[in-house]
Amino acid sequence: MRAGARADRRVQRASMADVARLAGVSSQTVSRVSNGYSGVTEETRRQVLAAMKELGYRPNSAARALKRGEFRTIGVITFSLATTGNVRTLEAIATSAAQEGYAVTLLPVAVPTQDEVRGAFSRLGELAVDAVIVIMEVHLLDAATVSLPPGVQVVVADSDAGDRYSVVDTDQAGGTRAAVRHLLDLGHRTVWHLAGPEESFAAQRRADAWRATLTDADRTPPPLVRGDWSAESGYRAGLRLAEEADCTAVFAANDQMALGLLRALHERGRKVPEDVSVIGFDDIPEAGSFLPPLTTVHQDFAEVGRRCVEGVLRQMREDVTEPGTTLVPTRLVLRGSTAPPPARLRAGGAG
Amino acid sequence: MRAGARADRRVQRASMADVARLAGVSSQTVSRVSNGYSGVTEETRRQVLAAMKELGYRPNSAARALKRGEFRTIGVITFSLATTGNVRTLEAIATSAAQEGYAVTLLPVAVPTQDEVRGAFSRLGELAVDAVIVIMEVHLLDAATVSLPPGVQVVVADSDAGDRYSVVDTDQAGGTRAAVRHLLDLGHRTVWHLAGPEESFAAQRRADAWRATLTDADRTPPPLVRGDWSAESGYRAGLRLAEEADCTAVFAANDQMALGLLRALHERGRKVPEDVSVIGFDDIPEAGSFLPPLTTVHQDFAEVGRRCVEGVLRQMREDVTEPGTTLVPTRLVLRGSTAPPPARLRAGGAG
DNA sequence: CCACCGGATGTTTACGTAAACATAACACCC
DNA sequence: GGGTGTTATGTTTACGTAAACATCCGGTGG
Repeated sequence: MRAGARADRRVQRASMADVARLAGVSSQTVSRVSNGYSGVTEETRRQVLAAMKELGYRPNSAARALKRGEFRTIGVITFSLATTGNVRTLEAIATSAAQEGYAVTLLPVAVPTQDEVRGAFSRLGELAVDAVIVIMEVHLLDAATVSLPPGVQVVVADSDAGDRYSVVDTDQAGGTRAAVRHLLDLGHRTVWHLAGPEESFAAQRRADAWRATLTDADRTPPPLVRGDWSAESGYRAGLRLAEEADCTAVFAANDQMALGLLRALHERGRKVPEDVSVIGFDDIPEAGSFLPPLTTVHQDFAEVGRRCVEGVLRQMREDVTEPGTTLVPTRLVLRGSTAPPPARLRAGGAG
Repeated sequence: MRAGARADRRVQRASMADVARLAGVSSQTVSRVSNGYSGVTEETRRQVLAAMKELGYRPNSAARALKRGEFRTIGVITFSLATTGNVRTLEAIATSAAQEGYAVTLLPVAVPTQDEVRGAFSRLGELAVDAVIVIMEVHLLDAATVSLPPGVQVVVADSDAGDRYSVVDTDQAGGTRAAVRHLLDLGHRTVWHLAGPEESFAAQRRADAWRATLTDADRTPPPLVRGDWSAESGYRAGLRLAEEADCTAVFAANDQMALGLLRALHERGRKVPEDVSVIGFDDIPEAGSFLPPLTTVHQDFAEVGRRCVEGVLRQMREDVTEPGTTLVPTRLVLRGSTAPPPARLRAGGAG
């Protein structure tokens, strides 16, 4: 019975041999037509195509992969699709890959522990992929790569380790600098920072750049406030920041936290942007509809995804790893959440 | 040269034969160990495992798929990952599939036209998938399925057509009813509806349920206002609704539009929830951080994804299509955006 | 006129795995 | 003690494709 069911399921697909028989040619000729080789008479080609159509022939990708030694598939390892950035990057990867004739296989990692990541990588070993793109902090990856089947190329998005891997990333430092400078140019004495979680490389990078930009401008960085990317954590941080009388400008490490921040400031009666300026990072589609509309750093996730695919395919073709980091530029989007500080707290004023 | 590079890339992987040779057994015994069959001495098994480890052996999934006639992969067709719902569903699908030992291949459809969808399906034919889950309006799918290779099972999320396909969907009607009733129970005379785009089945369903709930309660449904799911469209709609003096309650078809709506009402000086109550749909993670925190209908996307996988795997095993719709219940999440209407506009009051 | 060329097509083989079948070794029972 | 299972292992074969090699054929040039 069970065997019967399985057999039923296999009744399906016509093979090259079937097509060949119907078209009255050899299966090799069918193969040639199927792969668009030259050296087939137009007449023969037509007959073969007709036979294919009649039988509903589809090449068997398993056999093809076995023969060719490649799957035309890219594996994407990512920890959760909860963050906008990962999702948008993934989407771009899938689109770019499709254009190149590659499929994308998703490898979710439940919890971002080394064990889990290692597990994902080892499953990968027996998975039908030719290359891997990792959207993840690289430190989780370190112990894992050893188990990567040799010959499988890797590109990492959203991480550091450009010394060992090919990395594609948003220009975190550039975006941060633009954001902080914008606030300083408006006359704020300094800028507070609502950072992402410690274990995030992107968060780290943004925090570093924030500090550096202030130092370069001879300003004293206020104590760093930490969130976990969520709006809720932004809200909690905002409640604290609202108590800081001299806090007139906050750079939030992402838009979600900025949203929570806006809510907290509103509840505490601190007007944005009159009393406090807020700037975010990401430019999620909703950012323009916040109260007030959020000034933020736009990330070009599509470009990140595109370059990941491009890089990994190039590495495959040339059979080399290309350590190094590719930076994708950002763009500051000015909306309604930033303004000069109240006159008495302006830079160069009293104090 | 090119051939050389390809050969290099193939140097890699050890095959069963290699392992067998090293372990001093037949390759069939290696196969048995690899697939966890009984009938292998503990002693032999150890030797084989040792040989596998030494050679870094990984089963070749192409050969395995060719032999077994299945890929252990599920294809997911979706139009854009721009909406929270699709993404969350996809994530749940990937997770559930992984638990069942299945991988997930992503098939992005650039633009939701029939041609594009048909293209995706025909690519699917030669793709390494055993079954397909479609997250998409089904009317786009209609002309497409014909080209599905026979034997490939389909489950559709977020659509109708339960008569032809196995469909898993959120209980749109139930969620809507709960939302509208909640507002009526608070004393609102009627509830306005900010609907999603016409071509969306979910939007249609929510609009129908909204109308039906009002009618059942002997209320007159106000004219329907349409958006396109985006916060921006919610804002534009909000500007119009703010002019309607007797509009005290709005049910928005998703949280993003509710966000734009909140902004518009705020700008026009209509206080939420004192003057106008707003309720959303989805319960995106940020909803609790809106101004004010948004009362909304929580969708259990994880459950939708889980049931999609479960359903498609069952269909595969039993080799049957199971038309019908599975509804996943919703939950009303009460936050700060709903309240009784101003006294003069209360139901049962003057008017 | 025949050897040779090159284009169109056919035949053989191998990719790595696992089912089906074959064999070998050993225990058990009457 | 020879038939009869039972268990562990080996051998053969086929999955569908495509590279490599073989063949066939009409045309061309010496």
